[in-house]
Amino acid sequence: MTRKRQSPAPSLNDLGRFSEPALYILISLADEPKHGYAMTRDIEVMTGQRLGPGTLYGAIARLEERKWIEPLPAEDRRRPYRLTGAGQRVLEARLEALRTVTRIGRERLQRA
Amino acid sequence: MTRKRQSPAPSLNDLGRFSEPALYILISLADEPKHGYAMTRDIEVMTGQRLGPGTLYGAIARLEERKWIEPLPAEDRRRPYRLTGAGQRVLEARLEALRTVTRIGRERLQRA
DNA sequence: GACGCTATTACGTATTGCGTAGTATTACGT
DNA sequence: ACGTAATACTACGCAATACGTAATAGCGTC
Repeated sequence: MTRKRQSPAPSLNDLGRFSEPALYILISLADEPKHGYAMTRDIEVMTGQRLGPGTLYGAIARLEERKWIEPLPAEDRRRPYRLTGAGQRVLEARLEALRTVTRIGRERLQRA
Repeated sequence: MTRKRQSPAPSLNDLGRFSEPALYILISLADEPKHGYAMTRDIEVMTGQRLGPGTLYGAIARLEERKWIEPLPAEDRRRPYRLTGAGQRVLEARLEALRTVTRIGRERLQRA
């Protein structure tokens, strides 16, 4: 199961446990579909850190379960994925939320 | 023990598993010291979500172990904490890294 | 004096992160 | 031709985190 909320659970607002590797993957797929290994390299140039296979494919599997990404027909041994509409909306919401909190963080650090 | 790295472990660059609750707590302490419950309310107005006690005090304990926050003398039953110098630098680095990836994410979404 | 808010501790389970090992194909140099 | 490195994943397993629930306790209030 993905997650269960007995209370409201406004679907799109229920970003659940939004992990960093998952964020990187969604950003990596934001411009065009990529397969796992291509995401790794993309994320490495973006963030400077290379995700190990356990982290990467684990996060990919969870994102697929949540229908935020979906697989495309495999090419040779590559398994490409693309963002779904829901995934795009979730990513937008997440980026916006992060923008807000990071702005507050910077403001507070400057003031202090 | 906090964490062990057999390899480099560049201390400040070793942000390790940098979780969201931890980020919120550091931001919450960025302007002035607060005790746990005050952080909860602060984070709630910032992010719209209320951290449960397990999440909150668990994350606080880990941040203290890592010396990114430190306790102040308790007032009645409140246990206030403040950011350490290391915590401040870690938060700055984190905010900067987040700014970069979120900017890339927004650019890619717009282009697509 | 029951109720709600403040504050925190204690526990246990569910999720995630992440390193290692293993498999297999392709590419490149010498 | 052979070894080596890079490409792409799968499979496991342990460590670290998230997070819900329950319990405790003071303080104000109606």
